[in-house]
Amino acid sequence: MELFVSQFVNKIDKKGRVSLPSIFRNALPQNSKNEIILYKSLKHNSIEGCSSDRIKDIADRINKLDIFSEDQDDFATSIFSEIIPTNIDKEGRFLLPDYLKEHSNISSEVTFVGQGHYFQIWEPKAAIERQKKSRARLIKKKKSLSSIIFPIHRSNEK
Amino acid sequence: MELFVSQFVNKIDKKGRVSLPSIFRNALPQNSKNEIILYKSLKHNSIEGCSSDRIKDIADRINKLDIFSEDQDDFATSIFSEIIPTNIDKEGRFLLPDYLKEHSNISSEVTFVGQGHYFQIWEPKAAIERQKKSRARLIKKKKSLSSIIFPIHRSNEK
DNA sequence: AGTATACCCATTGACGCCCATATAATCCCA
DNA sequence: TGGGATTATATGGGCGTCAATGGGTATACT
Repeated sequence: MELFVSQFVNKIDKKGRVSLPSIFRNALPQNSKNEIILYKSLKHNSIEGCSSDRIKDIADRINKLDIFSEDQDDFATSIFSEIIPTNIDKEGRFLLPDYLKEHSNISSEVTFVGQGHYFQIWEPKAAIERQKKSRARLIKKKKSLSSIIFPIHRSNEK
Repeated sequence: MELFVSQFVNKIDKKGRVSLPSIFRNALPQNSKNEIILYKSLKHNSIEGCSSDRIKDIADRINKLDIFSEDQDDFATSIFSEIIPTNIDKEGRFLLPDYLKEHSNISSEVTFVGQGHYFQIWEPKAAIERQKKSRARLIKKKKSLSSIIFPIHRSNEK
């Protein structure tokens, strides 16, 4: 599957390295399997990551905003100036920069959280908290959810 | 159109493997017969499962939402991080992750319950309880539901 | 030189793949 | 139509491979 899904808890070693989960590595595009982009989440005390292809895609979308608008400026600043391209070594590990760890209160372990076209990196306890809230919100929203899950009944199954 | 129907009780072995019932395997689409998606039920202490095709459809719809919208973030978290892609081996078995077993109070046996386009995995006693209640509710509402129930018929229920 | 990062090798445990067996279902032919 | 033979399904277990992790050493940068 070409999406980032599911969750995994991995350890950070003495050198600051952490393994990107195997199925996340496989979700990266062929041409850039040894590089990911990291940046601070705009909404949470977590780190977000994705392939460089995705950044290009976001760049295109921002470009389509009015070039004189505040939004365009804000997005461009907060996203492009703060992203960190990071190499993945042969064992599938990468270095987590200190200032990103501080931003997310990460010390010795992290939880990788699949988000489809991107993923998040959380301090494990914070990840559980966030997960609980999000599940509760989902149950409340069930109605709008079902329009996503069961839109119109599909006929293309045999 | 292949559906998940009927129910089956199977054992979990020492390695945590359990056989997906044969007719459930046959209900999977040709191109993804060796993978299923598992996730916690939103309504019960049970696990639900489906084909990866079904998840791909849902993913497409989520990804069409505005990339910066709240909904996109909510759905991405609630769905992509909670689903577990699982491989089916040549004997038709898959691994049931520990935390899903805990969620459903499953220990050594499970009951597979066909639900049409998806299926559920229950702790056997809980499955029986649920079925009783569900049937009782149906009988109460029989009149209003009869037009929906009528066209469905199962041939080999025990 | 000293610090940081990449590369290489080793270890451990989990998982996938393969083979074996028992029970159940189906078939086939006298 | 009965009963043995064949096949399918559920289940058990061995073993090789791979993922996650730890650590040593070379290389690079300042």
